Amino acid sequence: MAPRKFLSSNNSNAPRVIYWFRTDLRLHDSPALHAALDLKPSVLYPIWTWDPHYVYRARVGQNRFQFLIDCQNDVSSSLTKLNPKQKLLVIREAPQTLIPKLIKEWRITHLVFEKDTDAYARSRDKEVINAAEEAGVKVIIKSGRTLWDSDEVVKQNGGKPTMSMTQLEAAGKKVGDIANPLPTPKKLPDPGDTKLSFDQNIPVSSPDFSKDYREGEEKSYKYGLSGPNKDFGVPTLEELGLQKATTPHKGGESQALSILDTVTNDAQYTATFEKPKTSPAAFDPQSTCLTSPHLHFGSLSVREFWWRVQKVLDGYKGTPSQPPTSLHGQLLFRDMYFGAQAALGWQFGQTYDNSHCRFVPWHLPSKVDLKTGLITGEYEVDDKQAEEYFIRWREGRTGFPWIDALMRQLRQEGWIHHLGRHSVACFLTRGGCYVSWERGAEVFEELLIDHEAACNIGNWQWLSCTAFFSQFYRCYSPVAFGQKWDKEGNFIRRYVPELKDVPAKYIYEPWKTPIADQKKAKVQIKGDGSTEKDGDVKLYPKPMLDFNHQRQVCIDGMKAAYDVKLYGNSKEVKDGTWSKLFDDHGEGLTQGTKGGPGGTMGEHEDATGHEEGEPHSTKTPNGNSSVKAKGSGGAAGGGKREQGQGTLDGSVKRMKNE
DNA sequence: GCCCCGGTTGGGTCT
DNA sequence: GAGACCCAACCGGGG
Repeated sequence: MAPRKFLSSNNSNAPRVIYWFRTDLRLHDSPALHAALDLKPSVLYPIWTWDPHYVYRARVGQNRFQFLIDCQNDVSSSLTKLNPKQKLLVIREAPQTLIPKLIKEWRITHLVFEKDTDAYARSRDKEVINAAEEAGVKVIIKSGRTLWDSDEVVKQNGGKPTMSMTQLEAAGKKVGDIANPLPTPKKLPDPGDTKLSFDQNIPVSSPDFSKDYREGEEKSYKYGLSGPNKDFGVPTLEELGLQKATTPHKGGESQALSILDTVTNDAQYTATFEKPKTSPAAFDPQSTCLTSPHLHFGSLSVREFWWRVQKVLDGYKGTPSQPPTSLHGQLLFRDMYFGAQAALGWQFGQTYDNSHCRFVPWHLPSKVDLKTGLITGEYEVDDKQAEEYFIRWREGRTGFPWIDALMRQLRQEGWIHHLGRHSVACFLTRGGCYVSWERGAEVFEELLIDHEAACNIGNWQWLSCTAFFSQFYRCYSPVAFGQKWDKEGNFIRRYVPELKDVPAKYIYEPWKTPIADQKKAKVQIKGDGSTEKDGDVKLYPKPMLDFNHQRQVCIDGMKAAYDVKLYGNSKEVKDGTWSKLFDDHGEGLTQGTKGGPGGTMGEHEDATGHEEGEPHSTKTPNGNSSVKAKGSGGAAGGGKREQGQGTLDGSVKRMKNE
């Protein structure tokens, strides 16, 4: 970070400042924005760099893009309200190349932005900072995304990732008090001349991991730096070639602050909130306040949230709930995951080479680029059955209505309740399909409007019992857990409409519905869900697996994996000899040597030239192939996503032909 | 090193 | 319907 030398205000060369908006799309409580205004700039350029990484490589479905666009429009109109000459300047180019050119063109003296500890953001920002400093520009970076600066938290945790609430709370205490929110600025300086005389760097659009969500031509970089209207306007989904968003949830700081008002005006709700007691089956309205996407985009400050809740607690006469289940507890968990990610970097988002992620020989393991040590976005199909489980899980046609309703709500609305996420994540990994948590994390990354890399990765590790949590014998039932919350199955009737007239007695287990009742409900329980109708009769699939049997298979597998005590960075995981440590040599669950990182190396060597000397070179003898997940770029927010080869469709076709 | 306890959110059975 | 207890047994943290 650059030394923070402030120029004196009587300097005739008053600061010319770029304020770079990122995951801080708000004007309230923004330490970085205050730092920019404290410079008393003569001109202030509020910019957003339309980063091709976000457009093509990160997996962002149309719902999250829409939420981002909402946030950008809202912040832009707030800027205009403070100064009619101001607005958000959205510039279509990667920041690494764009910002150095802007510095020159606009004679910039200071670059100011909020710290981002995500793995990609760190590498991107390093390049930008270096280029800016080389150009003689002061770079000012302020922490503002979390309760405490995540790097400070890590430092106070002995340089280690925060892997428990105890560690986070102890480290946070040492860092100091949670900062009080800063007020929204009352005025803004003018922007300078926005003329751009340089050429636009057109990014490489391939691989395009959002391509499955596009219906029209992707035109993000087609109209030059300032967009189709030459006005630096916020892009539209049409410009991105994306399908229309289906989420009912709206982005923007105004929306976020209004939700916060509603929540904190209800002192009883705010003070006695206990997450495990909120229902995952509630909809319209849901049982929680849906601030998570606003925290992700920064349209809501987490410290504003903290202190507004504290104010309610201060005035509350009854017995308030406590962390970790209280509202404060939820915010603390977020900081815990940020503290884990800040310490571990790219490796946090994958099993391979992750010192804090337990090795389990899951099905469909990620492929690894041995040069970088990072996962590539492709995965190994070690088992055809597991691949089918995964596809049916992702598409919401497992034959378990509770799971399918949640997965369909996720796809439509971009949000499901935390406990719903627990249900589907447990089912995919340790409590059903025995598929790698990295596959599930990638699907969530695509579909969630509140996708926060640190929290998503952390929660998937939690649920799969590979980090943070280890009681794998506590397993969610795809039938009983939903029933506990919603006896009548109204949630299922809403999101799996083909079952809407099935009697409550069978709604969680429709395969038990007598034929006469199926006829009355105008649905037939048949097939695998790939066909919606048989003539005029709606179809809903039979369950794709015997849950009670699979639960035992998974628990036995987890026990074996815990017994061998391997982590992602263990020698045996990295050199592929891990399978020797399992009684069945990994033959049982993993179908032999094809599973796990060791199994991926053989395939990978072909691509990277590491032909010889690598142990455990393994081909796929029965013709299974490596595939890239649909719309996936890998890495659960972690990997570099540079390699993209086969397609899922290809693999499905191959499977059908066999 | 050992023991004990607690761990945001399990399920099933019994009283 | 709520609460106690068991199931089989994980980890980390504190004494």
